[in-house]
Amino acid sequence: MASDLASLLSGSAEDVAPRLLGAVLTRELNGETVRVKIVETEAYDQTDVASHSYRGETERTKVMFGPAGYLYVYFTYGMHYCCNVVTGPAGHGAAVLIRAVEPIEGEALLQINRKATGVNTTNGPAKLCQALGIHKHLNGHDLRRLPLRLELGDSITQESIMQTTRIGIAKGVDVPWRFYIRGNSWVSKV
DNA sequence: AGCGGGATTTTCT
DNA sequence: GAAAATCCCGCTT
Repeated sequence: MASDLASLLSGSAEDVAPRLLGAVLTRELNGETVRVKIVETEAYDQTDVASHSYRGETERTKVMFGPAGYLYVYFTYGMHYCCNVVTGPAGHGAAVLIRAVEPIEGEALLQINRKATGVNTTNGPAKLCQALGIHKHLNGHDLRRLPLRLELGDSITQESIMQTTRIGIAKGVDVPWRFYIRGNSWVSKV
């Protein structure tokens, strides 16, 4: 059982993805502090056809091939950013996509950034990036440091972790690497 | 509640 | 030149 963040992130994306459920992201933005809890994740690995790292290291994916604990931000569909936590080991292209978070502190600022309210504020990978002000310049950011820090949260019981296939992909559709907290209303899709 | 299309640009073929 | 780890809106059941 991993007791600190570094050892938790050192495993494979498949192992790390469920362990990140319940972890807390602290974001410093516009002089305010926002805190959110991770409630939905997906694993992507270089051995997996759905992963950006599948075709090897490129300018876009080099952060995925770096050491664990850094942020991989990618731009997609001409208008959206999504963010991932890079997992170990260095030299292996793998990361965990953050698909949904639950506001803990500073929800008002999230709603202003998103121009939305309720679960619609953060129940999707591009939604939460907009709400938290995560964009290209945070690609490669060290998650041990502000303005965006990742910390361990309260542990989640094994029974409350749901595992399914991933969402929004055309290849690798049968790989069951999506994880979410059972019954949590901020999850993007049940 | 569910389906279909449009937005808009980076990345790789 | 096509596809993309998405979201939103409008239309149909």
